[in-house]
Amino acid sequence: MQFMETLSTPLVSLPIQANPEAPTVKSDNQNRPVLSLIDQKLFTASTLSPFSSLEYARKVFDEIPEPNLYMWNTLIRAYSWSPEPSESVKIFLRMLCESPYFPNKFTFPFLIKAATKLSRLGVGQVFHGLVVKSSFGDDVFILNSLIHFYASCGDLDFAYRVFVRIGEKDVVSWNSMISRFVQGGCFDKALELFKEMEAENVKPNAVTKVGVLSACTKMKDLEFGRWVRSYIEQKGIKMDLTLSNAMLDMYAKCGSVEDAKKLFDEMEEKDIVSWTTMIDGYAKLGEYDLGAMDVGEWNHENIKKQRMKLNCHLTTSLIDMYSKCVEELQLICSTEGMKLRSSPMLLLLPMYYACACSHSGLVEEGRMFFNQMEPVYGVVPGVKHYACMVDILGRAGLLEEAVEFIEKMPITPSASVWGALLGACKIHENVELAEQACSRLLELEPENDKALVLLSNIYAKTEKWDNVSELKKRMRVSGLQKERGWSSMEVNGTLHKFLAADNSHPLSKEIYSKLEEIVAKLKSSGHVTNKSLLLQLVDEEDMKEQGLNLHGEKLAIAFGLISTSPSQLIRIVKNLRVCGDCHTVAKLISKLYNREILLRDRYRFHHFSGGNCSCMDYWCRWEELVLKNSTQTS
DNA sequence: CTCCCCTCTG
Repeated sequence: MQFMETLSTPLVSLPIQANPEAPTVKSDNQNRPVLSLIDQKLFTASTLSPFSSLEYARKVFDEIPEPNLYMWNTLIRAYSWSPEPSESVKIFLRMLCESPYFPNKFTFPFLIKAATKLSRLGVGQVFHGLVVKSSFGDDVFILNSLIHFYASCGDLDFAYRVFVRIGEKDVVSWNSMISRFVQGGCFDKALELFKEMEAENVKPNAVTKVGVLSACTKMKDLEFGRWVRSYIEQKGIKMDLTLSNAMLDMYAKCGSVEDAKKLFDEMEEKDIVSWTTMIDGYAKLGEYDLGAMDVGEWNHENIKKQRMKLNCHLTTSLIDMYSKCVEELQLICSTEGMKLRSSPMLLLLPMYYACACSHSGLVEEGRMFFNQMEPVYGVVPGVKHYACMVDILGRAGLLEEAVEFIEKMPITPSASVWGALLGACKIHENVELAEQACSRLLELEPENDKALVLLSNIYAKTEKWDNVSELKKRMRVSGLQKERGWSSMEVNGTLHKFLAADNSHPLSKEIYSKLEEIVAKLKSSGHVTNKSLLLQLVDEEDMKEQGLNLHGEKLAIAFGLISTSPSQLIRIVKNLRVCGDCHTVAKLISKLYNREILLRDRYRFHHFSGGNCSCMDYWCRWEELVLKNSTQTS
């Protein structure tokens, strides 16, 4: 690094302030302009705010004729956090040359932080030398930073040497050393240090306990971990979120998921880490099922029940978790295929992989993996794997191959296999095959109302209205009814639920006029090209006729627009899968109204922003894929 | 007026 050369030579001859109590100004200058406290605070805020760029703060700084030491420090700190910590060092050099100031006790922690991020031993050593020369060698803040720095550079010995020489170690000194030992794999030393700390009568805090627990986790020492818990309770140390999470991790990794679960249930506050830790704990036990996303512990009803006492942060975490799981899964599946053998989830992963393939249209990969399951991974495909394969083929429009595949199955096709075929028929509007699949499915599961609903949807999609009404009659007679779709939206802790074409909401009038405004706006911006979309939004007669067309999510979004401030996220939960129209409308609204919309439907998470959705429109993509496949084969 | 330490995941 170039600045190192610049740094090492002139520093030796720099006049170093010998006494920290001495004035921090090199020379007297009575005419220095005075910066108000407010100016300085504003400047600090501008360097820290995530909304303003550091470049801007830098420009402001360069306009200031004679920045004071506080301002220099602020800028050095800002760069130490930035992606370019070397700028901190450059600013520091500029300060030495241009300003009348010596570095003070605040300057060094920032500089050392920058050196830590740079992972340059030499740079930090120069600062260390400067610290000693300028008589800050006793400052516990600076020395703690140095522990962190040396450990980060991989020199635990030197970090420990710094630690030992600190005259009055504070709790941060001990914590730094303990957690650094843990991170460096010296678990025994970490625990030893903890005992030493006890002996020196330094009161451990929550951070200490996190470090100690981490050591227990890594050593798989459940005994000691349990002891730590009782110690915490005895000494009345506050169990904050991080500490609880560390404890969860300890229990889970040391093989006591029961204890983890118990603690998890007791925790008042949970975050994404808590959830991740628990899920991971279960995963390691092999109790993990990606089906479990919608049932059991984390099903929608449960979330709703818990929301009242656990606030909406939990919901956000869950949404993140869902999306994270899907993304991670796809990542693992697409890049780490061969490593699956070493995975403890061996028996389940092929299944996940197949599902991921079916949702992202990776036909070839799905086919290949399915064929490899037994010879390579030693897993005999079960009926669920066959259903997945049918799903993959069907989604891609390879209906004939899917049928052939089912006929050749060595085991009896289950309802899920026929269901997958039926689903594919809906996508590709194959009425004849759909009827066959439906009847086979009903043979196995006569009460399966979803099959009939699906079939009636296929009839509707292909405009076979006679068949639709016939089927509806049949369903009415047999008492089968489609699960009614609803969407809910939470505003200030109150849940607002919308059914299709719902006008029961107190603000119903406003909601509908907002919808009209949306339509007008979409129209005038030239975004509405799809006639059916427009129809669904405005034609009230038709709406009543079809009953279900004006979906609750459109109402929920309109309500969201009028009841939240522009900076707020619009958060919607839908019990069924969001339809293509609502999906498109949500995308357009996110762009035209410049709003972020989070929509969790039955199957996945959608984050609409700037006209796009995080799901990458995978149900629009199959159309492209089909098109591509058909042009390739023809 | 500012500064040091912490869990999960990969």
